[in-house]
This record gives sequence, C-alpha cells and structure tokens, in this order.
Amino acid sequence: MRKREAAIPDGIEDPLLLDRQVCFPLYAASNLLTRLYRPVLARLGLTYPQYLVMLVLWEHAPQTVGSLGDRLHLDSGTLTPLLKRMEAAGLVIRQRDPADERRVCVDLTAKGRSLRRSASEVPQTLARGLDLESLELESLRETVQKLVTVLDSSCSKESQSKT
Amino acid sequence: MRKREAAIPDGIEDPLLLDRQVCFPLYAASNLLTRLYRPVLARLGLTYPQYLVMLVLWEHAPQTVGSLGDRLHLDSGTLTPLLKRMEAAGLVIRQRDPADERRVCVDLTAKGRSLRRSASEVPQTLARGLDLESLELESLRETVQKLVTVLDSSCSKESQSKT
DNA sequence: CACAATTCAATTGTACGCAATATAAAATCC
DNA sequence: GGATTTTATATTGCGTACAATTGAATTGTG
Repeated sequence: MRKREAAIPDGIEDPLLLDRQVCFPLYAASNLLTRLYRPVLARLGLTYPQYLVMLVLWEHAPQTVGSLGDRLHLDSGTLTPLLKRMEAAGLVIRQRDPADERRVCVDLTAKGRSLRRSASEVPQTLARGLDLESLELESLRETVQKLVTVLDSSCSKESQSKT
Repeated sequence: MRKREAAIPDGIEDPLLLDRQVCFPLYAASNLLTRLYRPVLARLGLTYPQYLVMLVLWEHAPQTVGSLGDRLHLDSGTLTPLLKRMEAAGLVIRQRDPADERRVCVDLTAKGRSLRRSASEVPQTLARGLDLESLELESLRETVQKLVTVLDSSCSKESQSKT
C-alpha cells in the first residue's frame, strides 16, 4: 500500500514540512490571538488593529499617520481607512498639519482618552482564560521582538535595493 | 513642559504599554513574514495562505476542506474562496465526496504536484536574506507552537461554553 | 421510518493588509 | 526662483480572516 509521496527520501528532513516552518506557528498564533481579542475588544467598540492604534496614541498623542505606521509596521493603505473608521466612531480626529500640509495629525478625542480606563482590564481579561503558566511569555516576547527587528531591517533593505 | 499622560503613576508598569504586549510582536512578525514571502511566492503564483494549503496537501492529499481548516486554524469562510482561486489557477480540484455529500474533497492536480519542486527552494531563499544566526529559531518555533496549542484549546473552550 | 439535532461547506458582510498608483506639498538643485 | 526630486498621505484593487447565517446531507433518537 505504502504510496511514496513525490520522491522524498525518508532519512532527509523535508524543509517543506509544515511542522518545520517557523512562519506557520507565528501566522496561526497571530490569527488565534486576534480571534481571542475580538469579543473582548468588541465591548470597547474596537477591532484588534484599532486597539493597537489606541495603545500607541495612549502613550503619545498626537502623532502623524506615518509615525503610527512606523510603530505598528503598517502603511497608509491600511491605516487611512482604519483611522477614518475610528474617526467616525468618535475616538480620534484627523487633521492636516498646518506647518506641513502633507502630514495628517491623529489625536485622541475626549472619548478616545476616556476609553483607556475600560481598556486597562483587557490584558487581565485575556490572560484569565489562558493557561500560560508553562509558557515563558517574557522570553517569548523578547525573541519575537528580535525577529521583528530582523524582519523589519530586511524589508527596508529590500525596498532600498530597488533604488 | 513635562505633560502627564492620563495619570499613570511612573513607578507602576503599565500593562497597556505596546512594548509590554506579547500579542503585538506576534502580529507584527506575522505581517512582516507574509510581506517577505510575497515576492518569492509570487513567482510560484501563490499567496502565503495558498502556500500553506499547498504545504498541507503536499504532505497528504486529498483532504477535506474541514481537515485543511483544522490544520491551518482557518474556517470555510476563508478557505472556500481561497480554494476556488487555487482551483481556477489549476493547482487543485474540489469535488463533493460521493460517500458524504456534505464534504468537499480537495486534491492536487498534476500542476499542483509539480509545483513542489520549485517550492522546495523557498525556505532557503527566504533564509538567505535574513540574519537569523543570533535567533534560536528552533526554540522559538517550539514555544510559539505551544502557544498555538494553548490558544487553540482556549478558542474551542469559548465556543463550547456557548452551548 | 420520521424528525430533530448535528455536521459540513458556502454565502454574506465587514475589516484588515498591502502592492501599485495617484496626488499634492515640501525640499533640493541648478 | 522655477524645475526636479522626494516625502506624506490617499486611492484602488485584490486577497485574506472571520462572525453570522444559510442550506443541504447525515446522524441520532424515539
């Protein structure tokens, strides 16, 4: 019966095995996390990327679209419509910088600032449902952050090599 | 000048700081990885999620939509249109299981199978551009896989608690 | 066997992500 | 100081993700 699959010798570790990929668990974890956040954030009227924007703005506001994008590794194609929805929800205001009309300044509204109190419970709410004891989260965070740095520098190298 | 931000005492570690979140680097790493894969996979005519489907099918085909979804943590709302595009590209065929008309069997075409050879270079191509020496990728992969397991069981707990 | 409950995939509607392109303002160069 | 280049954001188009719903087939139960 033993059907051979595409002539891959048994002894050699196939680099295409899904379970050998680093990228796949990262992709799955990211999707699953967003799914887990969704019902919690929905009570605040936020999606997960919108929550990230709020985290950045709660640290420092106002900010330009560009600096938000730098921090979150997102471009205007993603942020512009997202910020428009947040503006429609009354959380932020967007206005051109008078000193440099190319820039758009994003600032928190009073409603946006006050949302911070409700949001402060989000991390605990999420952690409560999870058995994360066995996972060294701090070490994981640091390693993934290092990976992000490597990937980010690689992406900027790519785009500059086109020059 | 020193403007106080929303009355957060200096000594206490704010759980809402972006740099304290585990979720954010995972989200950023996943996005950056997809961005990095894109030009490489484009040469094969694949998107990143489509590449993942091919990885699963190269390991074992045919499979139902449901088992693909279990493996990739995706549902039919994502997979159905994705698989239709892959079928239109001639990589897979989709057909109802005659033994159980609810199921849809996804199988590789000859073209889909032969694409494996070109794809075998993908992991190396990607690793080439990156300085991953300092990152303990194997350990990272294992930790993130554990996290996926935890998140997955949590998600299924959520949905079963609705019952 | 009938019929309710369950399972599986498809559909619908909303919100990302991002490449490519467009547009307008600012900076730079002669 | 006008032309060129660069910078910052917006727009367009495509492909995911996913909750919610639908519809059809199967299973379970009396």
